[in-house]
Amino acid sequence: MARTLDDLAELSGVSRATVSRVINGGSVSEETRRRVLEVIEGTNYRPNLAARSLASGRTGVVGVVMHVAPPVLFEDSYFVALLHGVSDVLADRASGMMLWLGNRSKEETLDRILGTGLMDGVIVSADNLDDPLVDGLLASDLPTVLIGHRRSDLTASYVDIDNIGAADTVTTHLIDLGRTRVGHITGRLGSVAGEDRLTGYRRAMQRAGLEPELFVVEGDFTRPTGVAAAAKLLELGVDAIFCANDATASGALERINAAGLDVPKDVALAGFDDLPVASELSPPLTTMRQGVHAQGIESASALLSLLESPEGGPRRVLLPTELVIRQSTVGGLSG
Amino acid sequence: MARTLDDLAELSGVSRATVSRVINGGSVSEETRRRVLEVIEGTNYRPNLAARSLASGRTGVVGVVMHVAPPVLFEDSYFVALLHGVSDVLADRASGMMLWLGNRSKEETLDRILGTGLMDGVIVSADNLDDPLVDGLLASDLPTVLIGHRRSDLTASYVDIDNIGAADTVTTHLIDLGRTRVGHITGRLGSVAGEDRLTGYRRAMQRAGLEPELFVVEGDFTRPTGVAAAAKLLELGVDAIFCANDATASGALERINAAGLDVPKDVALAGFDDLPVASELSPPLTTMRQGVHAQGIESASALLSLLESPEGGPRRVLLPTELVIRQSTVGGLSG
DNA sequence: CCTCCCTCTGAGAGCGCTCTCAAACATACC
DNA sequence: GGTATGTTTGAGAGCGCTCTCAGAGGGAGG
Repeated sequence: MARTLDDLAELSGVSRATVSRVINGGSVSEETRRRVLEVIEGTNYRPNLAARSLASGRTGVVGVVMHVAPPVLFEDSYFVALLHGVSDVLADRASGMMLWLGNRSKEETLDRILGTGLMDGVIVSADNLDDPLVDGLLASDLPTVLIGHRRSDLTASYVDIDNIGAADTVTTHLIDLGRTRVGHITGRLGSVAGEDRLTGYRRAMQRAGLEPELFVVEGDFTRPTGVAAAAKLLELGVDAIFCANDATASGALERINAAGLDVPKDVALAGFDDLPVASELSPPLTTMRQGVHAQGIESASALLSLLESPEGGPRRVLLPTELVIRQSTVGGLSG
Repeated sequence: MARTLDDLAELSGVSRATVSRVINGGSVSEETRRRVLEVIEGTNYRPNLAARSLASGRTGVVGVVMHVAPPVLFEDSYFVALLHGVSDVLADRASGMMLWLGNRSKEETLDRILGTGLMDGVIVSADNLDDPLVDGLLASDLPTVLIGHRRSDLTASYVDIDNIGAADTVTTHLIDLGRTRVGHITGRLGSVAGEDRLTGYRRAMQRAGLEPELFVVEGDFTRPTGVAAAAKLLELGVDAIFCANDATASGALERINAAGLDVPKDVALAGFDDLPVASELSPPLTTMRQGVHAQGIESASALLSLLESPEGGPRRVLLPTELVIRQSTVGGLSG
């Protein structure tokens, strides 16, 4: 069985360089190519990635960095959806995907990632305003695509949504329903999405002439904080709650039910993400759909395109969002 | 800045071989070691994994294979929990983790995995009775640890639980409550866990003198089949349901509630896994706790130990399970 | 017929590391 | 003092691949 290029070369009576050309698409005469391909066909030759990497500097392996705390990873299928989108693209076009989770400090993770030297580029879920990992990757010479971005990431490649505008839309939807005591359970403050959605909420409240700070309770994107924050908001007597994501909203719903209140009659409830959980709640949750799977796909495509033609400059993609209205805000709807 | 071993060698006035010994723990005099370490300290040298791999055949990279359909990956935080356990161990002891999901056919995935040649070993979630991917990996010379195993995997290393016994215990718990019309929503048939839990259910029913086939409805571990299967079981007039996992149970609960029935008064409900969702349901779900995170940890440890000393023979770990009784079967409990 | 150019191919130099081998030196024993 | 034994080190041969360079061969143009 042929194990190396030299084996193949010998079997097909050409030089190693020619076999390499056949495999990597160099200029080879039609006849030679056919003969070599025939030999390759009959054997289960697989190029050695390490050797290829050492010689060419490329491996076809892409890194995916999701440096989040375990509970967040669990509560929120957001990351699974993202991962899935990314891997859909990579499965077709790259040789592999290395995953980096939040098991170690960001500094250590950064060190490992850069130290491995086995990845052609990385995709990073960049959720933090202040993030040494993202800063380190952007400062390195490793091609990087961010999912989400800070306003300071001017020269970076990224895939993102308009969090401020989307949060404004959700809040406005609640206000348009006639609610005047609209609460907001924030995402993790310090995260871009959390802060921006809060900004969007405030903008909508102010535009409507409502007090924007009265009904804001801090959360962190997890379900438990949804429960706790909802309790506080109910004490304040809100008639609507906009949660920074669906996981939080599911916690809030539980608390509202426990208080014997009706959604949406007593309290209208809206989330953000439109993950599967949103339509599974009862009543089904009004939420802002962001195509998480699409974000995964786009970010992977952006990275591959960046790797193919670095001279193209940074890739920047802003994906659309869509308000999905369900019974948690508009009770009369079916479905 | 030192980039290669030769750079370090020159800076510290020894040979490349000696620097390599210092880094990889060969025998070096105390003085030389100190001098070399000092030089390394002052530089941000990182060994090139590709080169190391080419020369030694080892990379420190481990593969994690979870070849499941996207909906399953979403519905079930099982895989996230598993992944988390695995990565906890690998983060400390290996350089990286390559993730292989179910984007392509098992045959193609197998080919990629073996072809990459960049992994020292793999951990595979082996849920299928008939699985060419698992068969292929076991037949290859790539060190492999299974999570879950078939009875035919005699010489393989694996981490697993006693599905039959655990399912028997859950079913017996329901019977002991005085229920006689105990239904079972199976997991995916064709999966080891699905089949084994069905076997355990049957065993318990038979032992209690109950008809074991009357109330069995096929599911596939996803929430939607839980809803549908529960509908059928309710028509058959069951007074208890054992679901093959928690995701299915959450679907069943929804359907039971929709029918205006009370859990546990009218129908006692039990699941399997004890994922976060189990305690979040109302009423909280009685379920069989299998330490998924622990399975991840154990499988990663087993693989690393296998890599360190292959002569030790296959590693086999059977983890304990624990029946967690909550209000979905015993209404009077608190919590 | 000679030159120029284009296409196809092979030789060979690395990529950065590990690991074997043997040399150099130090220590212990008879 | 001579031999045996042990410890520390350096030289150098690869690992399997890519890629540059130059040579061989053939066709076109003068």
